[in-house]
Amino acid sequence: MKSDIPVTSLQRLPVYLNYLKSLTSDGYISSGAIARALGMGEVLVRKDLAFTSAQGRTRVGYLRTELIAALEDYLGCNDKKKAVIFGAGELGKALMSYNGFSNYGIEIVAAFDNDSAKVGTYVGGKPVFDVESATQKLVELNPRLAVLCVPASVAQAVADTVISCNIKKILNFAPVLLHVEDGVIVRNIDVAANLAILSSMI
Amino acid sequence: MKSDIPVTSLQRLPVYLNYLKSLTSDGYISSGAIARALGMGEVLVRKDLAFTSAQGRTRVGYLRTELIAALEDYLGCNDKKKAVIFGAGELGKALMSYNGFSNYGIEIVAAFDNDSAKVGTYVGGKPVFDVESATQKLVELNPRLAVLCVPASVAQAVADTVISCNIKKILNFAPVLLHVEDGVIVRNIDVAANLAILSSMI
DNA sequence: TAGATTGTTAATCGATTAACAATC
DNA sequence: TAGATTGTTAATCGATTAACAATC
Repeated sequence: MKSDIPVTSLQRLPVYLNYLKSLTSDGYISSGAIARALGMGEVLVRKDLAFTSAQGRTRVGYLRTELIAALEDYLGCNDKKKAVIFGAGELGKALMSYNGFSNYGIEIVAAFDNDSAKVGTYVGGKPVFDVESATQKLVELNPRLAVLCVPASVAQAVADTVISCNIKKILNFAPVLLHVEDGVIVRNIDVAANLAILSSMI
Repeated sequence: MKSDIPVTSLQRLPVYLNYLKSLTSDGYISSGAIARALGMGEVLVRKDLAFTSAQGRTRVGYLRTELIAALEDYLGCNDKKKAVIFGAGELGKALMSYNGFSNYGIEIVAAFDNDSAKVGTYVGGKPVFDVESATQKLVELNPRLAVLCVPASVAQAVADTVISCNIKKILNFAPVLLHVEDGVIVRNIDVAANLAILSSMI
């Protein structure tokens, strides 16, 4: 089951995937070679890869194409998943225009905003709906994921709305801790805090 | 010294700061109250806060205003730090327009792009310069931080440029691992990977 | 005083690294 | 074969949690 993988390992899987995809030569690659390229321990690489269906071969390592397939399979890149964005400000629009989600089988299907100037527009080919219609639209669209790009002051209320519409996974860019019921998973990305942490290091 | 704080603790400090700022009542707050509000252990809260200059008082806890000041001091919110953005695409423009950096004493002073249609424009009141002039402008501006919002294919080259201009701290949004010399710190934010990780959880 | 809280030391837990047998 | 690599078990390391003396 996926729940037994440490989050630390799970977070490294996309790093391996990006690296392997960036390679041009096919054939085999060893855990040691991956470890050297990414600046980490080779046992850790093998342990992480062992959570996927990847099978290394003694003496040669992992077949690059197989390893990519195993990582993609584990990360669900082949399952199509719909995501919606709340808040069509600059960040929300940036995510609507970003094409990197498709690598992971994620499709941004719509955004919601309370600004009537934005409602009815399209960004990156995706519609911006009125947040008032969110409950109804979410029933129609039935997305698995919600991304919150709203101000901190309304993030909890928006989270409550999306949870009531059966979304269990929320990526939150607002600098506020969301209180959610059991079974709902929140991941937070606070860009300003990240820059401050970076600035504080060493 | 700051280098002896675990990164895990450092990453929680902005969470405490956000929470404390969100409170309206002044006076004292205990580590237990903070822990309950944020869903964590109270000893961990005390340990984390002990890295700052905060002084709790037995029987009552921490004076909210003092604790905020201690966290802001530790995180360097009172030191003005200049940051530049590379890549004035949607994400870069979103960060130029974002006003949350000032909470941490960070000022975005400029962006660089190779698109002549963007060069010379202003976003959020900040200029977009030609990436060709980056080396010269970086000498003038002398920023401490660089944020990379460029495509993965050019991220390493941009990183090399900013490092050669004496920037030691890089926040990288490109889904690629940057190779940097000792003494340079990179933090990565891969939004698509974060959404994929979230989607894979439980 | 009694009780609540801090700050710190000791114990536990979990993740990383080391060691090594199995394999080809 | 010898040597390189995987996969796994044991050891280490570091972070979190528990225990508790000190304080007011």
